[in-house]
Amino acid sequence: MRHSGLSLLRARARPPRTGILRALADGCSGRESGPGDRRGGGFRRGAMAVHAVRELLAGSVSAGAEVTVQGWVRTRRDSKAGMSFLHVSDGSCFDPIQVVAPNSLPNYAEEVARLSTGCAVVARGSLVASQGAGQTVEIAADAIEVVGWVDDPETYPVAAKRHTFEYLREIAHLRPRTNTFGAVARVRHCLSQAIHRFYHERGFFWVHTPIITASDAEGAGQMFRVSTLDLVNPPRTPEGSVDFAQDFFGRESYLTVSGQLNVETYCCALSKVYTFGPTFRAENSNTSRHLAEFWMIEPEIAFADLNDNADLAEQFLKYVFEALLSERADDMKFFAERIDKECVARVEKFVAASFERMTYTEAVAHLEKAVAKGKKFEFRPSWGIDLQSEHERYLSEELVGRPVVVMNYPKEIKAFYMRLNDDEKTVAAMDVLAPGIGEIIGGSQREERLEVLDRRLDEMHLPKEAYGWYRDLRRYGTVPHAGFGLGFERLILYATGMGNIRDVIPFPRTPGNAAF
RNA sequence: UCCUCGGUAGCUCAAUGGUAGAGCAUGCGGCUGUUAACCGCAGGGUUGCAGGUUCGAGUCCUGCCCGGGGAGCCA
Repeated sequence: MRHSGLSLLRARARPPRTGILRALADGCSGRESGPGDRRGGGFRRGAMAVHAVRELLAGSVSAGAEVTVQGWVRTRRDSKAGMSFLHVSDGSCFDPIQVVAPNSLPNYAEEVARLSTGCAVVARGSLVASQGAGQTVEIAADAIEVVGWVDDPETYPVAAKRHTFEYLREIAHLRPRTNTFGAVARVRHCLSQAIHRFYHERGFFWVHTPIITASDAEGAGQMFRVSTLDLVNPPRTPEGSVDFAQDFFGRESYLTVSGQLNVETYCCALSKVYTFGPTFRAENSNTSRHLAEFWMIEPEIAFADLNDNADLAEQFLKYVFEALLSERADDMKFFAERIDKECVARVEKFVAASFERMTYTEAVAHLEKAVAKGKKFEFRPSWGIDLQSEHERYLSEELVGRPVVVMNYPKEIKAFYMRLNDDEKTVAAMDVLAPGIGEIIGGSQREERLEVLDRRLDEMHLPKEAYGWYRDLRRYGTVPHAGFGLGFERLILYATGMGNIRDVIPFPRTPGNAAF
């Protein structure tokens, strides 16, 4: 291959030029000579800027301009009028650009006419108004360089047609080349950026809580052990149990199931903080809503109570969804057309409507009233037991028809760190339930009173000595504070209407599956 | 982990216990400023794996593996 991968990378790595900057660059073509110029061989991008397909389709480049695009062939159609039509995608936006390759190109018969789905190409030509329907502009090609062929088109797993998601999961390394997974990747990026922007604009600090933790009592499910001990012949204590004192960290350690306990320490110093990082649960959960490795956002605010927490959750979700609607209209249009007709309307409604808020006690009353009216649940709702999936669905989908914040749950079914309410029966916990996915956010006001926290630890038979530093926060300048956790992939499910959480993360990790 | 449905060509799916098929994809030919193009021809199979019943099993039985949906756990 004549083309060096490095020069490709360099060319692509240039920051996008917009507005005046691009005008300067276009008018001063000498500045654009990059590594591509120094390559040998016949194809020279030379003085031309490499354009993202997004820029060309958005109309930010005027017709008649000389342009170069780099990308992968989606489809090739030949016309006996003496040309081939290539749809080339570079992933910068949903749509590919049409490249019209005349048979007068020197490599037409040898190369262009043999292009198949998946081939990597660099196309140079002028941007012109399209004669055909389906696109406003296209590239009348002067040159097409084939950078990477598809070995054997018959075995290329991603045909230009519909595939099932189950099949595409088996080729996770190639599925980003499909419409759906390209769109998911861009939506995922958009939401990630919007999340950071939301918190940054409000004075929150992003805190990098640890991935590895020695706290085996974070209380959120089964954990993955982290160890460098010899699994076959581990060191033993005189009593015969595994001697973790000889392990890497000198004690048992795990992958984190939550950054919350750690981020509380920074909350009680920087006031407004959040985490955004990977989280691990070793639960044997085989559902479309669970991953063993997922990303979680956990804001934590000081001098705040549960209502402040619910306000934050509502503003937060609305902000990132507004960003999604305005920045990824192309991808959202695709999801609405092919994946879930309701998704755009649902997100728009989400942004416009206020969240319903009710207490757990009220929620149970609603459910009992529904049962009295003949609603059938597999599990009978009753005060004191946790809400089942079917109950959560009824509340958000049928009763209210939009997100619901359920607050103040019985203390028996919630974690030790949640603040005990004055009734001594409930804690200041909240779940945000969204139609279609159920619990999208779980959070609480934290117990800031040391003596109450200790009482809760005792009640739940948790060892106080394991929570030394956590208890210190309550001894030294304690303040009311609150926070919540948002499962990032569940956010994407809700926004896009995708049905399975394994399809909104690049490389899903689930029980029995860590390929790729 | 439990319940339930499924596993047949590269992909999506048909096939009463009796010669294993179609569409798409791929290759070749035709036609065309094409756009999920269209028309014709061709190649392509250890029916998830292992046993069993039967003259005969893709089909029935047993076990296992893998996948979907639902539940639990949760985000």
